[in-house]
Amino acid sequence: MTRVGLKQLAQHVGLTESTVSRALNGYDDIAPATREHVRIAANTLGYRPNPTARRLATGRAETVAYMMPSGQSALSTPFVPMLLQGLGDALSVRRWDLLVVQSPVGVEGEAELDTLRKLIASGRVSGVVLSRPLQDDARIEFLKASGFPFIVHGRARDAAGYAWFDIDSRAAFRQAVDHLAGLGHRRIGMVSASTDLNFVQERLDGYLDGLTRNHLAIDSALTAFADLSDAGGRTAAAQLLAQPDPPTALLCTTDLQAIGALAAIRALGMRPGEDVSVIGYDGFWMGQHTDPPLTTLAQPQTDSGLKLGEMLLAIIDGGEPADFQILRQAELVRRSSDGPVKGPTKSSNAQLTEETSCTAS
Amino acid sequence: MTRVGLKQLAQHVGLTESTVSRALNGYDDIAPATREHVRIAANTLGYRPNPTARRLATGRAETVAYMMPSGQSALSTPFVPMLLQGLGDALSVRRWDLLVVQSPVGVEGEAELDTLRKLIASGRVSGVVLSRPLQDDARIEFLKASGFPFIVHGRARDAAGYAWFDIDSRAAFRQAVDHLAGLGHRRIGMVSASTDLNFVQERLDGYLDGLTRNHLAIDSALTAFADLSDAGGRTAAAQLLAQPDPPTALLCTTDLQAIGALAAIRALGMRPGEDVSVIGYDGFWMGQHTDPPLTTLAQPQTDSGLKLGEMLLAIIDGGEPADFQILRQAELVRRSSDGPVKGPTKSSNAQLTEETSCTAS
DNA sequence: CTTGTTTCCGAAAGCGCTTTCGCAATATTG
DNA sequence: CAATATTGCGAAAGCGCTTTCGGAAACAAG
Repeated sequence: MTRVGLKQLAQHVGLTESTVSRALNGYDDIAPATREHVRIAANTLGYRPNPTARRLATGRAETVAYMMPSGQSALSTPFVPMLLQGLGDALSVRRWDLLVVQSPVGVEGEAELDTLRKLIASGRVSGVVLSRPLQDDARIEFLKASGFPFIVHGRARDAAGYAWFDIDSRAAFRQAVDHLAGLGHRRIGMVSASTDLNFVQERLDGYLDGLTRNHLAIDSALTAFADLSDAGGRTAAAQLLAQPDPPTALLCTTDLQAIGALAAIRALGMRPGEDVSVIGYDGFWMGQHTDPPLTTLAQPQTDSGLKLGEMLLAIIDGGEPADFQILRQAELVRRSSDGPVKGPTKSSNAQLTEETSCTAS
Repeated sequence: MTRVGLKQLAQHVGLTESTVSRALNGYDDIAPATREHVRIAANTLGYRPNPTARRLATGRAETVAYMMPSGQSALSTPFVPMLLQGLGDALSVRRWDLLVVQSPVGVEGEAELDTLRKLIASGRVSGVVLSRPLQDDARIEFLKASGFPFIVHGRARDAAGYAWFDIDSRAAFRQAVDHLAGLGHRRIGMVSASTDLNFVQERLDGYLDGLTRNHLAIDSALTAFADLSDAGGRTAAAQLLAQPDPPTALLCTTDLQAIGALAAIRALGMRPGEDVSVIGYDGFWMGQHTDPPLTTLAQPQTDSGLKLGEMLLAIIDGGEPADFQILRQAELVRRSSDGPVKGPTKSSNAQLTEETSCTAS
């Protein structure tokens, strides 16, 4: 029952530690016969090289770190467990470890960079996966410059020269605008958030793209900014709807916000999906149970964690980071929070845009 | 910019590596003056001992592993990120690492034990935190027997002799029954699940306790078993309500199930909270947005991850595991899915129980 | 001033592996 | 069959720290 180390294994097979080590690591200066012999003995004895010693000797950490999104936003990240699971699966085939790191609570920005810097300087990890990149993310710049292997779940504004896995939310929001325009909506609002996070900007851009593409006027009064939470969505939606010429449809950056928006609409005595359409983003399962069920731009269910892990490993193996960029498409899942615009449009402005929209391609 | 190791630090201050090492680790055979001197130099040079080397030399892993709940249930675990964050905070004060491990997908039971065994045999970690214990959890038995430091988020049926942090969900469900009985309900149903998971059994027991305590008949037809998901809650609730003498109130093991139950009730053309009361468990924020808002037994918002981490560290330091058992109380959060029983009870059986209930304490 | 005691630090031996190097024993060639 | 090339393994030096041990210098006691 005592732990069997290289030493015991070596004297069990009557060879030197060094020989056994090389046999196990597939060196070709070991006779195939002995190599096999050692391999079998190792299996029966249940030998496992001590990872710590191995790491020290090889200088390879055989460990990957996942940097947890910091701040309150962590609450709104039901995807973290799935991501971790996928990452773990990818790593486990090599028996690598998955480390979870986070910056000290409360502090963001510089602190994140600092923990990252210390992390890679410590040599504990051979690669890093980042989440929720900012538009201009210092961590990415730093990692790119350092040449340290990393991959991003999402991407920054500058998506060149590093590896990432992202969903094309810009295209998704364009599509959502198309959809709403097709339903006759002319005043489409956007519940946005701080555009520090790149995906917020992406979605906002998609919304704007969609407006232009459908020849709808861009009215800054139709975009509100709030937290990425249900409460944020609620206040933002309330604010948009309180205007003289309110939007008849609302695009929300996330399903969470959308859920808040539904509440705001109901609170105004209106029916979401009839009086005001709402579309969220994420495909959060919970949207099935809202009142009414939430129409959403659903992310593909592919296991992003697994993909991220595999790509990161490939990069650690020497792959060119820029060769690993995956962009997936989201899909509009219609439930019941969207619908045709209600009654004749009252705004002359909207009328006008409607006219011009006839020339749309 | 090159990494400063013990060597460079040593020759910078003009001392031996060994002396510097002891100075930094607070040995008392180093003159206080030099100790301080070294400490300062280390800080300005930004020296950090290589964790891998340190671990190998000391034999201490300075790492804690969190065992991810396996299987599909991982999806329904929005608490994982918060837990990880709390754990991370607890560990970071000592600069320890947080490892995330999981058994190979698909396989449960024996496989989990196996990964656990290998994990601690590998010496990579100095402690383990377990989630979602089964009623009879082989992992706990194994760890108890091995003497390896660990702590459980939740507890098994046998809660003796090891450390855990749990919510008293049995008491919570008793209280929920009291509440419903107080509202006049006599036929209270339970949406349960496989009682392999100990908390499922706890909650079921609490429900049964509540029934006896309120002198309500225990009718096995009032308990249905299904997955711990919204879909499971839905089918179970539908099944319970399809009976000749259906329950007027439903207790659900989790909020997820409760959300499904709400859907089932609406699908039957009834109004949850009026025709049938529903109470869930978790305090899941999403319950605010269901139709109607879900009454729930909310877990206290204390940061369980932090507590778990601190307790585990204390045990690793030599603390007696049995001294670290925390049981918190849940709280009934009334929203709108519960209400007084509707109209006169039709069932004679229920009438009878109502009579006897007058003698309640 | 000699003989103990402390005080403080250096030397050296690991921790459990990996990896380079060198050398004997074979196999190959002319 | 001598000379050269190849094959297969052992010896030894780390990886970057920690920790035990021993001893010189500084102190205290007689």
